Amino acid sequence: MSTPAASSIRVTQMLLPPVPHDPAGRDLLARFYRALGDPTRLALLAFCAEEERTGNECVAHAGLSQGRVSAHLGCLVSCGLLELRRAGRFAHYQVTDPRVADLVRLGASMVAEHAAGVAACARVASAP
Amino acid sequence: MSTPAASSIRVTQMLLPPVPHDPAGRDLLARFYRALGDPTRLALLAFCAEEERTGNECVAHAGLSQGRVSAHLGCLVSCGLLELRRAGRFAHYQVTDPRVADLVRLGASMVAEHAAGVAACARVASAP
DNA sequence: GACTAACATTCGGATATCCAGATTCCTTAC
DNA sequence: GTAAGGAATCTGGATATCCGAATGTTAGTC
Repeated sequence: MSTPAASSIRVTQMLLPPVPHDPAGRDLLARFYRALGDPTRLALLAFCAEEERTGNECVAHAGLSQGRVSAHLGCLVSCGLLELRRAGRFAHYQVTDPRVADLVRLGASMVAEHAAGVAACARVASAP
Repeated sequence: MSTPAASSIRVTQMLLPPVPHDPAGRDLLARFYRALGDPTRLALLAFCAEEERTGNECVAHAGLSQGRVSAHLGCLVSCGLLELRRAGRFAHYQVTDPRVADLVRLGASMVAEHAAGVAACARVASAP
């Protein structure tokens, strides 16, 4: 009958919500979601999920200044949402982690059912 | 060979990343992720995922002012992350949608592998 | 070595979000 | 009806994030 002790540990990890109990861990997780919380970064993720893209291609697609796009891409790479491959003076970006698509799919699925609420949700302070 | 036309439509929807193509849709999705991008709201989600909680219990658990916690809870309810049940003058909050746990699980899984990068990621502008 | 191209980083200003405290609204108890 | 408690909203200030523009850095070209 194999290893019951290890089994029960695994079940506990599956059932409890994996929100960290320590403030530092929660802050880290919140920072990760904020990396997804910008429409420009979402557009870049979708663009680089289709196929590998260079920095210039991303700048042209985003329609923002080159410096801003570079910072957005750096944020996505740093958070593990985008992979960077350097070739000479070119930087190639691509989404390879399947969890990124899962995250976006889940978010889009919930937004589809609560679009009005999300649009109306003033994060904490209303318009002055 | 059943219905090839309907089949191909469904496959297309599955393969393409569900990031909306229109700016308004991307903005909505970004707003949804920002609802997850606050450590206080993550703590409240975890708290209300264990069992149903009243507003006062949430205030005591969060350790913030009552008004702020009420706004955070309102944001979570509005975005579909938390369910609200009213009973007399009490408000009962609970997480029932399994997609919330999936979202948090995915995020925590990726943060576990890129903790240093997430911590170092200055969203766009560095510290002055 | 000098020059250009592709990225990355820094600089100031505008906007969004967060916070505590005070006020207001609604429901229940007396 | 009046008072009290739970919850939602408003006010004003601090911080974080976003932006374009300018400047730095590195790799290829001549």
